Amino acid sequence: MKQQKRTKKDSLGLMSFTALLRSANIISNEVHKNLGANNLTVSQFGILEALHKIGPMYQRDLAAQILKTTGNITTVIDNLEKRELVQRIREMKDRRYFQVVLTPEGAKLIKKIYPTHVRRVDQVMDKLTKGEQEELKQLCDKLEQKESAKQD
Amino acid sequence: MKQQKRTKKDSLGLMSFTALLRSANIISNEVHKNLGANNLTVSQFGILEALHKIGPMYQRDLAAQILKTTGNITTVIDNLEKRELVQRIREMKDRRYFQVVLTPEGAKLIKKIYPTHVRRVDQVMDKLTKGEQEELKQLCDKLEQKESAKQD
DNA sequence: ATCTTTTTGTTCGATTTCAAATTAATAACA
DNA sequence: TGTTATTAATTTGAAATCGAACAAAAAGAT
Repeated sequence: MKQQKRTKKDSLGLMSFTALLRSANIISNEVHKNLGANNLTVSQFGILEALHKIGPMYQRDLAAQILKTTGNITTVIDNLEKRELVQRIREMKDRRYFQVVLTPEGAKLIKKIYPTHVRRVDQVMDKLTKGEQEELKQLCDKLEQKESAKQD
Repeated sequence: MKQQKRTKKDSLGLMSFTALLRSANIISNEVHKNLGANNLTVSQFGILEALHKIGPMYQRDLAAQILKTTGNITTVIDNLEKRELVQRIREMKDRRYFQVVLTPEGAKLIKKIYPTHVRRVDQVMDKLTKGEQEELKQLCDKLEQKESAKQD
């Protein structure tokens, strides 16, 4: 009963698109699967990472950083604040903004787990050679350009 | 007040990892952003796409296909079944399995929207040349191998 | 100054999602 | 046969997530 479909071959675009999404999904799961040990979600970790590497940020910028909606950032920050890993500080100049900063505990946590995270990432990416990693990065960066920015 | 951090430079692994996840996220949003017009979620679309291209499948295999848990598949199929786009058919040989099949309406819907989807994907991926798309696919495929398959 | 628009963050309702526990069916095997 | 283990799907409870509507603050226009 296995009906042989007239397999219209997938376009190269579709195949590369699918491969991109699949690998990103798989790699992300591999890297993040042990975040639960510290009771962190991927988004929460992303926030801590951004604050760790960039410093205090507005919620708006955090949303752009981890590619989520501002509505989502609100709840993620809420939960991090409940655990006292970050703190909101109202901006005086423009009172619409909150600066989000790491608390000492938050800083301590991310400092503790970040090196392991980086090691895991390197380990996973080492399935590719350095040259291939460089190539992959170039291609992904190029894919990010706005649609209108295409020239041919 | 922008405090200059002693920027320990990111490893190539981390940079390529970040680029991969970012671009996958952005590209996925670009491609899927108009699914709402047909009241479909990304997962629902993924199910319809798989059934369209591969034919009837067990829930277990659908989960593997769209990289979600079987628990999640249950609710996604529930919702598709409510709209009568798919149907569960109990497998006779082994009654633990359900075959999920497209209903005529489901088949009609996916046939209608799939060409547009493919066109969008090709359009988005055309930010890369054919050669680059091929290269990207190769690299992503290579990344998917199980960790144990590494030799060093 | 007052009205309008834009921007930031919050809230709300609905859905997705997961992990863990559970149920049902089958397989393995003594 | 009966017991145990495995597997497929469901349920449950919690959290993430989105889009849309909303409030507060600031900026701009006249």
